[in-house]
Amino acid sequence: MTVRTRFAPSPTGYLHIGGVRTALFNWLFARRHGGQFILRIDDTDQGRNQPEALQPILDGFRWLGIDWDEGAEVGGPCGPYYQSERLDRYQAAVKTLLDKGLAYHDYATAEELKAEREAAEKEKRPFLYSRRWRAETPADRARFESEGRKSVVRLAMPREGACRFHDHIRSAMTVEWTNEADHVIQRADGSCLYNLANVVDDHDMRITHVIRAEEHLSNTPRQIFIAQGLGYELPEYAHLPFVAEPGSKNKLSKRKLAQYLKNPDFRAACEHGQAIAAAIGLTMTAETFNPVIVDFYREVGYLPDAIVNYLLLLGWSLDDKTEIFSRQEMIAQFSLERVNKAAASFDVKKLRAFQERYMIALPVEPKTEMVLPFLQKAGLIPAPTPADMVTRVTDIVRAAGERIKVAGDILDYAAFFVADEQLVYDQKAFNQHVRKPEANALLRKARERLAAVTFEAKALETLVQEFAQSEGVKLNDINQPLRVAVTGKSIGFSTYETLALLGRERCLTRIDRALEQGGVIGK
RNA sequence: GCCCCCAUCGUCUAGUGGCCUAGGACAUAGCCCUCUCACGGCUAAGACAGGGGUUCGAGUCCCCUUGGGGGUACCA
Repeated sequence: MTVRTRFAPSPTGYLHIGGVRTALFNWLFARRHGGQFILRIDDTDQGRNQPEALQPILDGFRWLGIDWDEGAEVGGPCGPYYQSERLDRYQAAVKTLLDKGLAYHDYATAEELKAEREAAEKEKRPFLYSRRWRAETPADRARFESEGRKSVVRLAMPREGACRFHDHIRSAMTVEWTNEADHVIQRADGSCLYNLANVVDDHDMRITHVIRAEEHLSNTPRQIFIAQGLGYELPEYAHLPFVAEPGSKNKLSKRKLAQYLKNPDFRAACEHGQAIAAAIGLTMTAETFNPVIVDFYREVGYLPDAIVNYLLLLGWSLDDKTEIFSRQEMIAQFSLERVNKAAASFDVKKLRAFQERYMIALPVEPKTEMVLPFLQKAGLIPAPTPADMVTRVTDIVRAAGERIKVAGDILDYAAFFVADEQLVYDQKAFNQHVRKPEANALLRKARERLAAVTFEAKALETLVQEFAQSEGVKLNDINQPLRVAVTGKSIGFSTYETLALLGRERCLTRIDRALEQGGVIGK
């Protein structure tokens, strides 16, 4: 039997990092067993969903390299793959359940139900609906309806016995339930609810392994009841632990952003991304642009492989040492048995550590490709970019080396692309390394020497070293004034490479401007 | 309230009764490297929630307590 798994996102407009982890595990399991991964769209809740909200989600999956064999946009033999188009299937299933006496029309009002629930709570016993407004016969229905009541369809859950099922992640045990409530499967208006739709869809799409978040663990008994009532063969179940929020065990939720922002690491990551977004003209609020949402990483210039690798290890491990996995390796090694049972909290810093490792391993050419759009969007280079300018960017990327952690970090080197008169100086750095009398004097002298030398890193290094020696100062004493004068900042890669990349003319112009204190002083 | 799940360093985890004076990674601190920043190297600090069993022996099995989480919707 071919393994078939699925992920069913709701079109909410953005792809959540916890959802991606669930999708990834489904995808990995299908790929591991040579099966199919299906992307079904969970748009039953009409009021909340908008069609245009689906695109960012599909784009997110494609960017991450999580591809689907059937489903949204690609179609397939088990469609339709949009739940909104499957109403007739659900209604047919409800009718079957009704005919078999496994479900019933119920005429209770919300108030009546509430009263029963509260009474049960008061007596500290489990709430079970009395079924007082259950319609047993057509005559009952007519009577209730004459009272002006509306009916929903409820599951007639057994009041005795227990539901047992096996869960791949809790492999040592079978989970067991008794006294399940009579959940509604169809509303008065004929629309159907999640539990019913889900079971029908999974069956129609021949899903063999239901791998989903743990919040669905308690839905499983009633879903099994529905499936059995409909004569379906049961799938295998695997309930994944939650991805918890930073620094806690609570389920990660995009609605609790303000709270995550209190976490210093999360906040720092968010601000770093916001700064890049602002520089490339993205107007984003923290609500829709933050490290819980996949789009954030794409816009800021993360590598999909780094994110996927991090997510793989969030709740799964191979052994006590292997951390880096190529797609091929993770597909070859993945197993549900090695999924952890406890919730794992999302740690932006660790994700970033993976990003750094992947970025370090990335050769200069693809890194340059990644970085180009950021310079273009920031208006620092034209788009399309002429070949000689691309070469220049490549040189800078090479010189910056491991300092570029995400593609957007190229904007730290904006000084290489702005006109001399537009160079902005960091105030603190300027005061310390240019304005201070001894630094200023040294910079003046160095400027004279620079006028004569070949602008090539090696030659510049020799020159500066000799100069420092003859002046009896440390290398730092001269390198920092030079760096600040030509880039505006006290941090950056090798001064010699910086000077060489900028060229004699621009360096001398910038140094002169700095000495005249004619630059634009920033904060 | 009721039902269910879970529990090893701050975080992600290894550990399937003796290889554990509990290993790795991220983060943290110190030192080294060094023109700044980053990278890298070395070192340090840091955990079996508590209590009972079972066993010659328990992080590992059982029970209880505590703690955390989820569900309890005409949401998904």
